[in-house]
Amino acid sequence: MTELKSLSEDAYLALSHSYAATAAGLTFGVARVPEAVHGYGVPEPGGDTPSAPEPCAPITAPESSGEQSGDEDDTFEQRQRRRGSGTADGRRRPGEQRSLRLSINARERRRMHDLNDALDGLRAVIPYAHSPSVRKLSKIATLLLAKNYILMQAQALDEMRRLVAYLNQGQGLAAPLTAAPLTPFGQAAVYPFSAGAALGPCSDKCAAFSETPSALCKHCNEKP
DNA sequence: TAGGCCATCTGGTCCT
DNA sequence: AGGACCAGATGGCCTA
Repeated sequence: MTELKSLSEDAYLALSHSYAATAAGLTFGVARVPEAVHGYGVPEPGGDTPSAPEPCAPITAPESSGEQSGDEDDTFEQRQRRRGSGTADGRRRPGEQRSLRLSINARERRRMHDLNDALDGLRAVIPYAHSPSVRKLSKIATLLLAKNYILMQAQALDEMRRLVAYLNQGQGLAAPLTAAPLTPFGQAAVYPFSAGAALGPCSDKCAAFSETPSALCKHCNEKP
């Protein structure tokens, strides 16, 4: 199995730094995601009740997840008593509190599942090795890779626009764009993660990124 | 065994 | 009031 170490954040930052010019004009910050995200709730088979055990779900620790299975009411009540009535549900009867808490937990779980689904969708469109033998990109790696990909695409688009303008200038506006296929871009411009670098010393590991370079790979940044 | 990654719970805050 | 979002805490799983 191809082992893929988690990518160092610095590597991503370093890579994206090389596209700083493009990045300068782009802001992706969204303080609060508006309606587009609200109400997207995908109804789970189990409705509001705690969903079926997830791959990592059955946490049996006494403190953190006892109530997911709904069979440790005493612990839950004890905790509620310990915490006092600082929250909105403080004035509720214990049973009511519990069911409200379970409902909130289920909602939060669903929200996180939807978030993970979105991340999966993002992974699906990011150019990296999707082989089953390659470990799935971590969340942070997915986001950083996606960011770099977007920056590279923006740069390529900009480059293309400039080229088209140049061609139109030289050949007259009548020249059809389809007359000559536009293939002026180097691999680096088309493939965002290659950065034009040759395979590093750990090309086997970097192969996880479709033979991409080393800037993304911890191993490549390791000192010999 | 330590460290990375993840899922879940939880309480707080903001918004509708 | 209820829902969405967020961040901290906790514990499990996996890999080097």
